[in-house]
Amino acid sequence: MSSRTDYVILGLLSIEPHQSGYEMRKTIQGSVGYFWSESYGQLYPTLKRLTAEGLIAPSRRAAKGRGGRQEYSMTAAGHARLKEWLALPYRPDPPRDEFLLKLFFGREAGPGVAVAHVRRFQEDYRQALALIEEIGRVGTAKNAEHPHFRFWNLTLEYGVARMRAELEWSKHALKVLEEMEEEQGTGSRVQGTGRRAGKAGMGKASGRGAKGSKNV
Amino acid sequence: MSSRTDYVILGLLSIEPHQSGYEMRKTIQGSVGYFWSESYGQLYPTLKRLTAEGLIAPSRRAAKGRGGRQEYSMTAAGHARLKEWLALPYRPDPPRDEFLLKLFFGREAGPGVAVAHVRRFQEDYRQALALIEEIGRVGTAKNAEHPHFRFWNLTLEYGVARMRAELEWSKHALKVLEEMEEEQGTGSRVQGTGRRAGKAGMGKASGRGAKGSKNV
DNA sequence: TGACAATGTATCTGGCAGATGTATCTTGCA
DNA sequence: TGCAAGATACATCTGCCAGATACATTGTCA
Repeated sequence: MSSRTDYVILGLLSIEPHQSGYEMRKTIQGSVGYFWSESYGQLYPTLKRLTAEGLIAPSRRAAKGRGGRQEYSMTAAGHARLKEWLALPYRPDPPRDEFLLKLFFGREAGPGVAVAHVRRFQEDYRQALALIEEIGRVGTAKNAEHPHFRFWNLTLEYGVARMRAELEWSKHALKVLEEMEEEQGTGSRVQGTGRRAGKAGMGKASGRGAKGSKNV
Repeated sequence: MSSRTDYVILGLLSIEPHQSGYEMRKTIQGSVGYFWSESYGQLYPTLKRLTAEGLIAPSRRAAKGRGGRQEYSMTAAGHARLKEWLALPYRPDPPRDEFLLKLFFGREAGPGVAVAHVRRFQEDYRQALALIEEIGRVGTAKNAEHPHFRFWNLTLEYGVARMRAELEWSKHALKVLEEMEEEQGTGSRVQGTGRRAGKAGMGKASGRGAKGSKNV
């Protein structure tokens, strides 16, 4: 069973051949990165393995003189493999949301702390939303005719729709928490510290079928 | 730097003391499981380590005769640690959404395949939404007076809000994809197979700050 | 009472995230 | 033009975690 890293690589090469590992990293950052984070540590070993398996092959685009950089393209086998995987049902990944976890146990630290988290959440998502909307505008202008465009755009719209909902919710949450704060005097603040510059995005996943509904 | 597994354990014990590892697993499934999936393989070693660190301690509730089952409660140190962590800024986890990945590369397999994925997505989320709303009703009836209730309810509302938005989006996506299908004759279908019974949920995360907006 | 199933409890292992390490290119200034 | 300092391109290494698996205990039916 191949890892999903394999398919990210194949997918990227299906859109644009002759890419080096490094270029793929960059491409990922600028596109799928918003819903798929790849492990770069996994990237280079995987390129080697895929080559060994005959799914991709070293290739060279009009020699640009760049030093020891290896570029790859997809083979016919690779293309077949990608299509096969695309047609398989997707596998939901386990959810992991530290923000909600802290909110869930929030009572232990008091509403003041929760308020600070929600504010941070709100700020991050506002920025992320603005960014993704901008990417949407630029991308549409540049790629509207690209054969992949409508698929790309769909994932983008997903991100926008979801972030908008999350922002709406955060306003409500803030109201609730601020009321609680008033009710019981002021709680402590979040111990502020570097908030790794403007980051936020999306990424959905799925939970597990719960039998017991003990504890909410 | 302790793993977040530590804090899930501390958090659960802060709500309900005298739990065994097994009970925690069950509790997780029925509550935080919707946005936080724990590694059960990590659970038991962590219980031992936390005991060694003096953050939790073996405890026994009115002997229920159950065989070799160890129960734990939190120590004062553990409680302090939990509060400290709660006040720290949350760390967004990297996004990983295979559904969106398949949609992004969807062009390779044709709109028919994508349509099937979106339909599955829609079904799963409808179920998940119904389930979580039900849990909300039951939980509210049972716990409305519980001191943690309002925090729990907020995370629940988050889930509901987000799933609703995702369902809305999926209707739009379906329309777009079905149009594409008509335009260019029928694409192939998803290779159906067991869809691990009614599962779905939420889980948000964040992307990374992208400089290059190459692609899309 | 014994056999088999279901459930409770714990450990083991391969794959991955992110930190770190090294080469190569660019720029500013003498 | 030469070269030092930093930026950027590129690759690897390590500790942690998800999920599979193993083992124990309790339930149940003949």
